Amino acid sequence: MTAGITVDLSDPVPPYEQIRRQLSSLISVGLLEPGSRLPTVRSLAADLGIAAGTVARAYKELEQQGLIESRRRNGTIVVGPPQAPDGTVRADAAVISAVDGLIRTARDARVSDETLIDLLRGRLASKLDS
Amino acid sequence: MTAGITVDLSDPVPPYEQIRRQLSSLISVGLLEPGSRLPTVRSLAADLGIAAGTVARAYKELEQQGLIESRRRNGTIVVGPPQAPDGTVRADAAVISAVDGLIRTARDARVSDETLIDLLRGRLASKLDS
DNA sequence: TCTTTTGTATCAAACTACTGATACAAAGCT
DNA sequence: AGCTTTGTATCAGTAGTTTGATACAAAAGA
Repeated sequence: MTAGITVDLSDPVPPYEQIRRQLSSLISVGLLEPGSRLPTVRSLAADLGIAAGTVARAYKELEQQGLIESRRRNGTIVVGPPQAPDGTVRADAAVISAVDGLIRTARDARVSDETLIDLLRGRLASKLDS
Repeated sequence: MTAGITVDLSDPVPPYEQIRRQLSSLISVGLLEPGSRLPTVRSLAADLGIAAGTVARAYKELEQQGLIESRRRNGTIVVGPPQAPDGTVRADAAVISAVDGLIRTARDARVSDETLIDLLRGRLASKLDS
């Protein structure tokens, strides 16, 4: 499954950006812990059925973002989430279970996945303040 | 403000898709009620500083999606949320409150908005089955 | 009927992105 | 040292998107 990364070629969002986003969220949320090794650009590209350069671009941007780090022969490892300055432990188990609960609720209500994402985006935009 | 629509040219997501998403979420969430008139393609394009054809494409896709409808001279109006087939009244109250709860949880955990969307997208993709 | 407004369609040019291939650079392993 | 793995870089070809312009179609209003 290569960490559950997926790419939708019919999505207007370019593949390298889809990969970058998914890895970014996995790291930020703690599902990929610091020290974890990411799949090699070639193997991930092969699994996804895309070109290696596309995966390489996603990795490059993630490295510039400070989320991952490239040792040459050692592959690419997770450095850590951008936040989590001290002992906050990035305790996002609650967030993950809330997301899963939302997915269940949405599917019970026959709300499509895309609509659900749009809905979340809309609610976020209307709550700029805390 | 033209309904608060914004476009970020530095975003890898193409502008027509940014517009489509924002309008889709505004409609799905009820902030644009059925019957509302959208700005004309020319005026919205002018306000955003982009070409009319780009806005037209967003409108076209929204119409194919069933969210809006084009009267020729009357402009473009909101038809309604995609679901709500019969009397279900688009009963997404549960979904909306679940979304709001998720947002609260995420912000308590200091998870950024973009990360939250990425996380939801990742969890949806990894749950193709029910 | 004529004019105006609005959505739709088309076109070529420019730009970006993805691909597939190839080559190179770094670093661990034998 | 030599080999292998891995990330990085480059290239030409293809495809998708935006732009700016233009033209057309439909429909309301004078």
